Amino acid sequence: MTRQTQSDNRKAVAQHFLLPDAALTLWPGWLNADASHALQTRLIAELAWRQEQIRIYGKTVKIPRQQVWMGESHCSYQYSGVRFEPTPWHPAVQQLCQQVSDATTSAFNCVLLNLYANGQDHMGWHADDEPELGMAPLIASLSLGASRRFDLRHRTLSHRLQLQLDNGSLLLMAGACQQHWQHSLPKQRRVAAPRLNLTFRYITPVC
DNA sequence: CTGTCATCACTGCG
DNA sequence: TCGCAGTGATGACA
Repeated sequence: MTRQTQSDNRKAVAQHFLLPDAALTLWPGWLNADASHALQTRLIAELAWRQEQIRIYGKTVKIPRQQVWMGESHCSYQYSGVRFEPTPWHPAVQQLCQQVSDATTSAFNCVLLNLYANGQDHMGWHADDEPELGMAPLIASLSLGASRRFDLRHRTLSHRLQLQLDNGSLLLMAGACQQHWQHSLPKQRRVAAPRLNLTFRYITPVC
């Protein structure tokens, strides 16, 4: 795996989706299959995965996936009323962050890693619209492992889009995507293998 | 301080 | 197997 190889792949297979209020770019083979699987195995083994608990409709439940929040120390992250401080960079993830930044010519300084152990794990409709991400955040989503569906819907228009996020694919969400669109990772009971997703973000350091 | 608004995942259908 | 409706306490914000 070299950066030149990644660059070649990126130019060869980029798919662009120009939507109302959003621009998506998908590189299905941004990382090759072997590198993706090796990275997934290593990160599953070496990171301190947590299944967070949140309160919803009066009940405390575990979220249906495992997470690690990682990045620069000023990047705190809030989810359903709970604030999380980032763990320091894992070397492999920090290197990946640099490669994603190079490939997209954009700065990223933190990443939410979500581990979906099988098709029962999922994430409901939401947008990455936390105020600390800014007005039109650029979010880069790298998928490792099992292919999963990724659904998008416009908040007010009746537009919907369904993507397949395969092993090694990189999805860039730009423009006002987080403001006007929601996305979800639906349950797929027939999926048996794990999927690891890394969503790189940029949080402006506060003075 | 007070009211309004968005939010999350699970259960029970059809 | 899939997707939808219905379920509320909490925090953000004006």
